[in-house]
Amino acid sequence: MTRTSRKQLEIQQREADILQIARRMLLEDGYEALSMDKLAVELGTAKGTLYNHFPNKEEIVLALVCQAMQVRQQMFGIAASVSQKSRERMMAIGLASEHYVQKHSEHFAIEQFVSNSTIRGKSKPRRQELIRHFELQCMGSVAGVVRDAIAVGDLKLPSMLTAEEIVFGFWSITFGSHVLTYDRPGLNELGINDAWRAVRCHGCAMLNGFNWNPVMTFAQSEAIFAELDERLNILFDSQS
Amino acid sequence: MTRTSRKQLEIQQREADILQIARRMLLEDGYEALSMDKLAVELGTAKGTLYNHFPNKEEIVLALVCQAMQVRQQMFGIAASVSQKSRERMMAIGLASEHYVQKHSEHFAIEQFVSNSTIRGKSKPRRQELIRHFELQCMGSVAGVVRDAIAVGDLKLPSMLTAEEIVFGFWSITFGSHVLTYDRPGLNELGINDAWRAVRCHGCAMLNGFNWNPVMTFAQSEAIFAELDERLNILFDSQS
DNA sequence: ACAAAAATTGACGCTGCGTCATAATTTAAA
DNA sequence: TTTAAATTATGACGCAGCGTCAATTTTTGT
Repeated sequence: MTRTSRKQLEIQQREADILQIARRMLLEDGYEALSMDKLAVELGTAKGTLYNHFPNKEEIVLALVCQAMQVRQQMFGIAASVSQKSRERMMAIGLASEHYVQKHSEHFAIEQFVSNSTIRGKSKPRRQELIRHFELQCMGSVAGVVRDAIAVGDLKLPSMLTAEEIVFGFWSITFGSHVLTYDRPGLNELGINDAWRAVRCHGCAMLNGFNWNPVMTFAQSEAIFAELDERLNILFDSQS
Repeated sequence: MTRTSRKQLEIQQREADILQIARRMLLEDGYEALSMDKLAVELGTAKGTLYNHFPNKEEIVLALVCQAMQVRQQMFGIAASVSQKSRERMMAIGLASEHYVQKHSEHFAIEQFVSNSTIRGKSKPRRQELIRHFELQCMGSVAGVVRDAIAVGDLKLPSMLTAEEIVFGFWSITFGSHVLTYDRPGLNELGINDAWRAVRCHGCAMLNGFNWNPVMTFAQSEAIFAELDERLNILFDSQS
């Protein structure tokens, strides 16, 4: 019994090691630099052993993406419950996303690898579902806030849109801005001094444009963001 | 003289052929499927000849990206001049972007390959500058509209933001939504029935949130979008 | 203790990128 | 037209990476 579990643990531990090393390689030198041969050498085993854990290179990357999305999803969940007021909850989720990109950029960067590439198709359905699951949960967190806002009367759903389509808009602007900010070199030299604050302002403008109560100025919005940020930092720190 | 130019033309023609074939390969089967060997076979020359035209694989992709961005930039330029009213010009650029993704998806898809990848670094500075140039021109088209709007009094620039940061917000939402729409499978099954219209609504909400005159309802906005779309289609068609 | 099952190994086949010495072709001058 | 120099074309080669598999070692269960 003790021997079984020892071997089991050894294998589990190695899986974690593999992911750790793979993540470092990816972040240091990009997707091309992730080599199964080198990974095996660094792990201290033969290459064949790697393939007992993952059927191919893509699955390793996908596993890392799963880890990343899980972190994100947890942060979204926390953010969605940081306040009672629907608009503040929405803002908090935006902040969580910002926080995720800035303080967990190792995860965010890895999410990016998969969004474009041919990686998706080569993985087992199992992992695809998992990723979809986390995506759905993130979507769900935000959609919940929207529905609550409608129920409470803070937001009147435009006849043209579903609640999910409202979410999609905010998803787009945060996703878009974070991708642009993260891997576009030299936005600063284009007159974009503080992309993060700019996006918060745009989010505020959009919320105002939907008449999401309480409507507020950018200055008021920034003050609330500051408060929320403090509260979130405490929650996030206590989490990890 | 005739013989020189004949050889010259033959070489130019081949460069176009290379790009044509490479584009098809990329679109059909993704980045991994772009093989220099196969490309040479299909071109009907030896592999070495390819390397007389492009120093490496990445340069080919970058060349395709340049073509793509040039198309986009031209469409933006046309859109920015389709109306006198600043808000309509802004909407037109959004439409142009939508049009670009939908009707020139072969170019849009190729832009995506380069945004993440390790491709960027491996190319000659010359090509990097060219890409930056087109990016600047697109940015410039939109920033021009914003500045005009401010000058005319349609928009009051918030004290917190620069004109370029305003552009950045709209860039983010269009870029983000188009990437999400294009390569996220099954948005429809998430309750997002018409992502395109949703984004137009969000854009409208954002413009309203900035008090960009004339403020309008989503329904009014859609009507104007329809008009603009007609006008743009004529212009775009006559262009190509 | 021992046989069956599971895990490990690393050489092997294959594909792909980029190079380079050699060959073919084009250009330009005599 | 002839011919030498310059340009262009060729494809075999070196190298690296992915995934496989038969042979070997280790673990498990009896």
